[in-house]
Amino acid sequence: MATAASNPYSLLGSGSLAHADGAGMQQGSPFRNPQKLLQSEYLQGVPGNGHPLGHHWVTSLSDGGPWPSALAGGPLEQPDVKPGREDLQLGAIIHHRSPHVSHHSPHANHPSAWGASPAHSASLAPPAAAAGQPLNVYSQAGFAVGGMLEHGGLTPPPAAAAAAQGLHPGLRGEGGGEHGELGGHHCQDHSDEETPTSDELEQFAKQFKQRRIKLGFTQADVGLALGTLYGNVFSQTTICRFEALQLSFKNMCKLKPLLNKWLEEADSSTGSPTSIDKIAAQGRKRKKRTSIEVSVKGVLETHFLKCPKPAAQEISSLADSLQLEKEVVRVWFCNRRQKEKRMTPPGEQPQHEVYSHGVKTDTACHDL
DNA sequence: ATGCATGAGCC
DNA sequence: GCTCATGCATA
Repeated sequence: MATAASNPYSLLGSGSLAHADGAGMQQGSPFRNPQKLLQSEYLQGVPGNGHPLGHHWVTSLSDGGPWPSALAGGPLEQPDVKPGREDLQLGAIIHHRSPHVSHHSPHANHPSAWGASPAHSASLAPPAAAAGQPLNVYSQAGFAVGGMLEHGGLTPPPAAAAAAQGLHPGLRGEGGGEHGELGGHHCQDHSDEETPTSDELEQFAKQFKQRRIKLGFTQADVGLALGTLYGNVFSQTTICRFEALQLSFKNMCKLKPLLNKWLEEADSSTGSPTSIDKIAAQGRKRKKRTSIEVSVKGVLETHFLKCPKPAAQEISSLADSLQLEKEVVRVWFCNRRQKEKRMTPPGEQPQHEVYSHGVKTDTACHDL
């Protein structure tokens, strides 16, 4: 925390443009072969001889896409099969769909079976989330919420009314039935407990997003409202990821009740103008975001495929050859792994054709 | 919407 | 140092 750049970056993100939602509906992800595309894209970006040099800022090339979905290798054997929280959180919940799956394994392999189980077998649902941690003990020490207004933070913007009416149904298609079989006659009395199934979460997330938009709230608004309602502030990012199911199962389970309550509040308080409250930003000094070139990313990606968990030494040498800080490289790998774990590629694996078995590329990285 | 970053908890 | 939850900053 010593390397803080003296950048007086103040709060700018509180603007929360109301149209952000409409613009954000472009998550249509084309079916792309991870491996193939990855290779070609990156290899093109990389200087032929493989030099990490080359300072062309082409960040807009393929920044947001090529997932290496390492699942292609089948059940990756996790080198660190520790009985920690990892397997606890998701392991037990997943695949209750395949009868062949050996779900009796104490530690499941990977939480990849995220949205791959449209089946409705809630009988399995273990108290994974319950065992994790209480839901309300999240106290962000840095957040000085101006004083949680007890009247709730629900204040629909003036545009809400208009937006609510002029909403075009189903930009992506699947969101069409908003008030249909979703929450109509569903026994949702257990909205505060009981580990939901991934399917339920998926439905809820979808429903939530639609209602939110209809009510004219942005993701950021919701995040703030949660803070005023329950003391847990969340960012636009988190709300976004929730809606996109880009969180871990456990995390989704934790957020669902909160968002559900917000939905109820927002729903009932339509027309009840309350004071809007903005939370002052925090003076948090952050390291300036490092922009990694595509070519460099390609190298990292390649290494990641070979070894998702490089040793410290390897990270060092890698960082050295790439002319990056070691910390940056380390974090990159961490984030990469994390991304691997939350599999929710938009429109993905409805019925997994399944990858070929067992060729785990390797579990042990070659030492230098 | 997402990439890089921070920090808490764990080993 | 890793995982995991989370978010600032940015494409």
